[in-house]
Amino acid sequence: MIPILLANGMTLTPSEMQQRMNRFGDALRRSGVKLTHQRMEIYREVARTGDHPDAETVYRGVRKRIPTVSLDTVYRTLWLLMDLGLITTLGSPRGSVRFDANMSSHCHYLCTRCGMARDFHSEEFAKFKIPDAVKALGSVEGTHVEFRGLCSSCSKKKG
Amino acid sequence: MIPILLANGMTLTPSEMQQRMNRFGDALRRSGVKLTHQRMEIYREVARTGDHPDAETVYRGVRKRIPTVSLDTVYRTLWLLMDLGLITTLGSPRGSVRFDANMSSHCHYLCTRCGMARDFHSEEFAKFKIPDAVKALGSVEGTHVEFRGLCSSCSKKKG
DNA sequence: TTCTTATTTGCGTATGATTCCTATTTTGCT
DNA sequence: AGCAAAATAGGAATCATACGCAAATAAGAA
Repeated sequence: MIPILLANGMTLTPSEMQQRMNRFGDALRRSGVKLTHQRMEIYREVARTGDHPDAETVYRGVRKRIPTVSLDTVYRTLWLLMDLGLITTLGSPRGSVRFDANMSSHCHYLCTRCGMARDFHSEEFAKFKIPDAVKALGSVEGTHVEFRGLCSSCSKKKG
Repeated sequence: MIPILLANGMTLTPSEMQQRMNRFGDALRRSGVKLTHQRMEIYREVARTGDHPDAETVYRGVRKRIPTVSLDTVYRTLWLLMDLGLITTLGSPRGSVRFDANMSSHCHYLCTRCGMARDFHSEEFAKFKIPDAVKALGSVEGTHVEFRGLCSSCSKKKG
């Protein structure tokens, strides 16, 4: 069992990679979408690194193995994988940047459907200390805690 | 003292609004940039609501008072206000969406200059319970904790 | 107050990210 | 192998954001 040293310093064993690929296959089969060569390589490309690539980077990686793959397919597949719960996004998905004049310590709730946002204060969170592991990486200028889900109004609409 | 009921249910008293405007004036003066009509109205527009508008929304709001304001000025001003520490962004600022295949509970460190990202695990955050106030807003499908700052490599480059 | 000059602004245009359209190709089933 | 539904490639469209420069303006000096 040879551990693979990732760019970000975490190690991913071949068996963990294998597990991810199995989870991928299961999830696609379970949801009834087709298991294409492209989808497999796109997932593999995200799953094998720990450095959180953007769509363009995934595209470049996948092109080495499937030279004719299109950027559009990469995007469509990434959102599909997200819907299936196989990957997440770093920071908020899609849409434009949003601004906040409240500079006191607080958290956000964000509806993934309508974009509704709410501030709230959490004592528990306010007390959190920044882990030393983080300080070793660089300075910390801000901490952002975000809960994502479907707001009750959107839940109703979907029924 | 008449409290203003914000769209998001939080109340902002006129005196709190006054305080924000004072902080705004002080920050601009201290940093030596000019206090223009546009900058004032743009900040006021973000400061007076709790619903985290995007640039376009701020633009529409400001246009009611300064019909000739340009969207470009809104963008330039918002980033300026951010540099001055008067506002933050919800989710990650600028750039493209980035993807993550690690679905186990973890946090992120993100360098605001080069975009370098690192995962790390925090026991403390793993134990974090979702506040009831949040559950009242809707379902929670994911929790995202992100620390932003300058990584040590970028800090060196700036000297 | 008026003058002066470095900043800012507004506009039109450019870029980067993401999505749409649709003819063609593939997958999963028989 | 053959079929129908789903998925793909590729180019064009759209959306968010940034750039360049001439005209306008804030802030300090006179």
